Amino acid sequence: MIRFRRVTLRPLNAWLVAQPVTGSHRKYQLRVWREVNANFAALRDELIDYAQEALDDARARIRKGFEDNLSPFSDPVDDPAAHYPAMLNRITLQGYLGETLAGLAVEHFGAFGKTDWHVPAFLFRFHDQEFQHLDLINERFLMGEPHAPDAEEEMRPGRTGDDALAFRLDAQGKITHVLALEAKCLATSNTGTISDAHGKLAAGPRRPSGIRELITLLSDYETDAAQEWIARLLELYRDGFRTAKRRDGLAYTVGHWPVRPASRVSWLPSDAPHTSYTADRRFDAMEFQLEDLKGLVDTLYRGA
DNA sequence: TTGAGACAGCCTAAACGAGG
DNA sequence: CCTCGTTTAGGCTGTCTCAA
Repeated sequence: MIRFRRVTLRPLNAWLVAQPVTGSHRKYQLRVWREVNANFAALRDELIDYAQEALDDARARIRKGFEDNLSPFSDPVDDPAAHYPAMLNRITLQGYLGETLAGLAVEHFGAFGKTDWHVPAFLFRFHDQEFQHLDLINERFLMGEPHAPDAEEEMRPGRTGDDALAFRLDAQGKITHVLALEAKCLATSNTGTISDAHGKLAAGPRRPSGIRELITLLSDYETDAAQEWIARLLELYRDGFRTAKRRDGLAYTVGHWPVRPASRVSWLPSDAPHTSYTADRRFDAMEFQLEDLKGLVDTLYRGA
């Protein structure tokens, strides 16, 4: 565990307002939240802190090669993480937002009727392609060259692997539940993307690949909390995954909500998972409908 | 050994179809 | 006939497989 921030629930619930959803399925549940942008100001600062803390590990990773005191790059002016993530392509930032909201929802709203889910770390540091891209961006700044972050040619592929993982523990601290979260964040809803997300979750193994990445990541931290998590994740990786319960979660963030028919509340199906979901696990679908997606990305990641 | 081609992951944008 | 929603094609890079 290397992240601890929470936002206060009252402003959060006023900003993301839960919508009533009908539908009863044995293993599938949909929840929908709709943004009330007018209520964002009260949450703004907290949410920025939350989103930035999620990226702290990636920043530390970027800086790691420059820690040597003899390095001429140790001057903060040349901070290799200075443009992270603000100068990355908007689509990348949207992806980060989606993953962050997935974690935020699980930590604040709960899932499967439980509110004791833990997200020990986010996996942003494994986005190698953007790290390499960042080198190029930094070079441009050093050379005084222009950089247009949202130009099409600045787009980079997404990261492979799990978008986020959450866990529940028993009284002894042993991991009892693993929640694999797939996150999507689109300006406009896309059924193909919904289908893909369901398919990817269904294909997920009982032991998600992200567990190994989490262990690797946490190994960089010497705090007790990090070490405790390494121990329980190692146990899960070696043997615990056989008995721990695996759950699936989809966090679908969209920049608008359905207009027609008037009765329609969500883009995601409400009664049963999409047909491309072929697994038989408990599945928690979360949909976030934003009034101002672009503005949120700018606020959280570009200091606008 | 090189190279084409498919894939994976992130989405957007244009084209299409159906309903009011 | 216009608008909204769905489908399809496309762009980015790195990796991997199969073929010449």
